[in-house]
Amino acid sequence: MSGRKKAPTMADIAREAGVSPMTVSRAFKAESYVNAETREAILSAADRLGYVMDKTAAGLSSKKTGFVAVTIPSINNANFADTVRGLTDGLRERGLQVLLGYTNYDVVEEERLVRQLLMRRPEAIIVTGGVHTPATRRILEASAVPVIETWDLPKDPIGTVVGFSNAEASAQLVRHLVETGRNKIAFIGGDASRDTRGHDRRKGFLAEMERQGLDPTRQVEAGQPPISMREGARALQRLLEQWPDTEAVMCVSDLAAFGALTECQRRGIAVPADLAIAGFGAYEIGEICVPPITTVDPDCYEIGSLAAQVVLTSLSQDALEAGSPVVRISPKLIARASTQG
Amino acid sequence: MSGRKKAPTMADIAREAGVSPMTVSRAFKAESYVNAETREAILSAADRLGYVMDKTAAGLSSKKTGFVAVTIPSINNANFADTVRGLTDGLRERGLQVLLGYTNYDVVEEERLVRQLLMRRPEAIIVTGGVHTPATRRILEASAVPVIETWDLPKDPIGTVVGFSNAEASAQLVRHLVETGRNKIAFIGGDASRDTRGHDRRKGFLAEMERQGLDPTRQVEAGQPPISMREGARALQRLLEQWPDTEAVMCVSDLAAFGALTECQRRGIAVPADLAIAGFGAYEIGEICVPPITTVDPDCYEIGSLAAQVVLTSLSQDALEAGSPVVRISPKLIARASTQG
DNA sequence: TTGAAAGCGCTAACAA
DNA sequence: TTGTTAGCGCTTTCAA
Repeated sequence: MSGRKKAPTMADIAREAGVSPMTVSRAFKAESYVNAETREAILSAADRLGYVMDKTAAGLSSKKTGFVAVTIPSINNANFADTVRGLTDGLRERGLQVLLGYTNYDVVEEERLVRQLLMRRPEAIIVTGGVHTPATRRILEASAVPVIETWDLPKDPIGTVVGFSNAEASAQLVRHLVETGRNKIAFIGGDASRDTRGHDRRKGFLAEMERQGLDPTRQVEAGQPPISMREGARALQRLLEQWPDTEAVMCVSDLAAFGALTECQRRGIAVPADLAIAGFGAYEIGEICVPPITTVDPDCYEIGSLAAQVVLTSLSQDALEAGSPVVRISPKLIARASTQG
Repeated sequence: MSGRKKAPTMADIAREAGVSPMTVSRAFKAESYVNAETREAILSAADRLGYVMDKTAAGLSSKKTGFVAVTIPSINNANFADTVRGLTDGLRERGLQVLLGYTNYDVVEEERLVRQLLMRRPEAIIVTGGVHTPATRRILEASAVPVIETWDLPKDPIGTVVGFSNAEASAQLVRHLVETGRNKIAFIGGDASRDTRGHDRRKGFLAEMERQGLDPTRQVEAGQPPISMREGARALQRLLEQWPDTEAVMCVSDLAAFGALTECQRRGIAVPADLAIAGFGAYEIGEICVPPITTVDPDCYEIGSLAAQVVLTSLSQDALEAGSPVVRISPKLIARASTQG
């Protein structure tokens, strides 16, 4: 069983190695000037005693905690996972560590989490989305660290933004369905609020349908976001009960779209001949299932990469508040068999 | 843009409210005795100045950092997500926050991560699996905090264990396939090493096949774990090239199993009539796809819940090193249409 | 290249 | 109920 003893400190190492604590401190910083032999002696003493530096103490003193706080809605989502990978990869080279929290798609939980994370003094904080409680907003604005909002294009950003227009991406999908000959197009998504990106996709659907002179009323609300495959399947049932002549359905995510597809399989509805299906997010499942599902790829990894760059920039040049505070991504449509052929 | 000013401290609040810093400190602890009016004045002063307590300083002084470190292999996995939910829910009520890191199924990355997390002085650390680099092991053993290994039953645990036998779960699946009349059974999983839980499942397959007097050589290695749906599909191709008369295939996870299922759909192989398919993990996809896939449910949330309880116990009774250091879960077989009917 | 002194922001322990 | 003192483990700053 792991012990309950107290951890050795720099002072212990210093004593063991016969130097001052300050020299120990230097020995652990790669760039600082320490006699090679002295350093070796110190590191070996540290190893002998099982020393692990206390970064909270280091941070208190140096004002550099060496970590960046990141909040994502869910820890079970390939899209956000890719963004976090992009962040981790981008920050690692500068020695910054990512500390992760998840909000469960809940702005109140987000407020709790942001408060907690800020208390640990991250060097920057990256949040998903541009909708927060008023308190979260205030806290973030008052905080002394760079704030980056991702996955969205908030009208009134707190700090920097790395995102895309979910509404425009939806509109792209509508146009694709119209171009492939469908007019009676439906939308399946979660209830309003909560998942604001999903909400924006719905709004984008509505706006583009009207622009195309089509009827935008075929909409199903499938429950609390994030809606799952199961909810996608159930939503398709409801959709076909109410509007049996629907020609195409676009779903708030590939997961819901796949659920809808399975429902078609169970009912013997041919996709895309009887019904076209489109999703969102370029999840693996949409590529592998039969038939593969048309989707939109927002380039999630790139969002993380760019956010990491923004962090590094803000951290280096203190004064020059970098050029544009909005880094805009362009999601790409991926047309597959579920809507054509 | 968020500011670059320095954050107010307790001393600032104390001055503003006309009390001592110590009183401010007490005002923020719910249980401590502070005059109601004084507390109100302090909290309002704090609010006015946008004060956010520095928990790193608090932890340095009190030796209680208020967080628990958790490492998982992937942030895109429903199973681990459920475990983390169980942990978060169980620890929240005691005011402990979960700080998450992911290892990418890589023990070297795990070592890096564990080192980093330990430098921030968590009150406990929870890792996935029982296989680590020697250095990771040493560091964890030397650390002054409770260590919990999950999702596995390591032979030589570092601290406490909350897990199950992946091999035995596999064996269960083999028996199910034999009982439903299959003899020519194959296994699809990742290459050895890396994902040790997957490796154990493979070993369990092999052992039980031999126990049943069946030929265990039908095994496909599908690449670096975690293997995806796509790799599951490709593995099925290879399997059928080499052993076209295979009657059943069990996959290291439901995701791989679903990939295999899609390959059957593309080739016109009837499941389960021509080929039975089983997975692992009770992912949503196995329940919703057509036909639904037989699987094993390890009760991931429960693993997290129990681990949280272990943490709380270790943290309260310092001396009494709780009863058994191994909490053993029993995964349940879920038989579905992909192997029967 | 090394060391000494001071202090980061907070809380434990004691005193009033 | 409130305040004072000391110090958590490290780094900054200055001096040697």
